[in-house]
Amino acid sequence: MTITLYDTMTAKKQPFAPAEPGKARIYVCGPTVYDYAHVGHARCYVIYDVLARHLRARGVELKYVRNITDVDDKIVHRAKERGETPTELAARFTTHFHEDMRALGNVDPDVEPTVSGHIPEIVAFVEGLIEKGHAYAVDGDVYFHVPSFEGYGKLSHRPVEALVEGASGRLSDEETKRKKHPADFALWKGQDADAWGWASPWGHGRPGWHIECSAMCNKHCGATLDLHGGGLDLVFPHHENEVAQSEAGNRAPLSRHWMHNGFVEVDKEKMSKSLGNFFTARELFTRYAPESMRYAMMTVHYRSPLNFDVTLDDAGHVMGFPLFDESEKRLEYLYETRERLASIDPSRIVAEGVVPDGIATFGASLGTALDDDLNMPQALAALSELLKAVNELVEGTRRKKGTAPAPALEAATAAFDLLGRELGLGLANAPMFLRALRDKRTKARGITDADVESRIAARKAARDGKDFGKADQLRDELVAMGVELMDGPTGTTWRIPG
RNA sequence: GGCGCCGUAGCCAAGUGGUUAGGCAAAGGUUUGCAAAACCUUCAUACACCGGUUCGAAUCCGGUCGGCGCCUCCA
Repeated sequence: MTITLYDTMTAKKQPFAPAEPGKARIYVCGPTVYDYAHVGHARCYVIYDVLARHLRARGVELKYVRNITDVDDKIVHRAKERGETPTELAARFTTHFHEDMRALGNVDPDVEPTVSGHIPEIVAFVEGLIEKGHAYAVDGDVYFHVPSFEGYGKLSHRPVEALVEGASGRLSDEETKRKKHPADFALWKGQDADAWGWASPWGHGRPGWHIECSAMCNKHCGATLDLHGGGLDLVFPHHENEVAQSEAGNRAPLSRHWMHNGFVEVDKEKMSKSLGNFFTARELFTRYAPESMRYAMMTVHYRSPLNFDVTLDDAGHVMGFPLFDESEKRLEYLYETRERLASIDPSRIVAEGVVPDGIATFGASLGTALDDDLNMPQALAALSELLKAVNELVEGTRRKKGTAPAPALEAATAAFDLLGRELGLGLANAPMFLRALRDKRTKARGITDADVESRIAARKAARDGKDFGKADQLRDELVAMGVELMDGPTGTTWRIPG
């Protein structure tokens, strides 16, 4: 097998080739913990979770490192607004971040380094850069000198001159005076003695934005990573600056592979607070199962923008999100299928028989799709084929004298295991998942189980008495309430369609 | 201004030189006391527009129009 991934540095798909075959060390830029994780974070970390799962499924011994940026100006500002210390605020949102990631079904990274836990490493890294002539101190600040690094701009594919042009208009006079070159960026920012910070050879201060990743990559993955990832918006300046710092400091390439995921957009506009089109993951979790969001993230290729529309009522209130509605529906179909598979009458199972294509080929299709630049939409297409085939199998056992071959059922079970392992989907208990979904929908419609069940009982009495007019009238009432009835051999069950 | 991405059937979305992607919605069918679910069929000889290369282009090249992103904090 060869896993091919698009590489930002070379701007083309490349075979993923770790330095040591069979082992990989990947570093993904984590969140700055000053607020709840938003849908963009959810997308990003679901994508890297699938990458991690797939690499492991392919037998790669993986070290997955994802940092937490817990030292940052935004944290300082937000903490001040809230009357908390920056440390408290960061700790709180780190906890919330973990909760959201687990809700999404993401496996924990192997190492989750924090900036606050790596101040000595950061200071040492900056000192090294100064010694090598790539950085200079000015009045308590330290800047990286961009012209001292020849390859600057190679990751984001832009010439230094263009950056100078773009940057010069924004710099304050003070900054211009301090910096030797307009593109130079801060490695260490001096602070007043009473401000949050740490002691350093240049005085009290805090690390600059990019240096923490360079220091933490070094410590946890060595000079050269196998893959570095993050959101598209990190290409410049964050990753470009990391490349400059790390490669200048280590005299070695920072990463063998660069991966960046596309944005989440709302109504075709990049999701951002300033546009007021901002959704946190957990506010959507009140409306949808977190796994529905996970599914939604897989419906689009990871490098493309993921747009979701918001439908509003006349008063401008949010009615729903078609993408998540549809994703939840597909997930419901997945769990219903699992439940049907589990409920096949054992007397209908025969020892011999063919395994239907959709089931037999699932593993290979899934693997091929993910090998090819993590093509998750194609993986979901394979899932659709699997679910259809399983339902067909179940359908067969419900016909007169219908049977299902044991090898096909075993293959289906194995396929679901693989689905869980590779995509992290379908891992919940099916009856519990479906029950939770139904509870959520009855609540949203303002009805109770008792409302439904009393009518079902009345309908049963009417049907037993062959009073089909009355029975149909009761069903019509339920339909008006949003309830669908399913008359089965063992009685009537009900659901609320999404 | 510099760099880059995208435009695929009613909607969402893969594919990217020759062979059914997939989903949602809609319609018909199998099944059912009637339904629902499930399954089957149809919508689908779709690829923004104009040129060019080629035996062959949605796919490669050039241009036009439209949408968007990065260049400043951002996943």
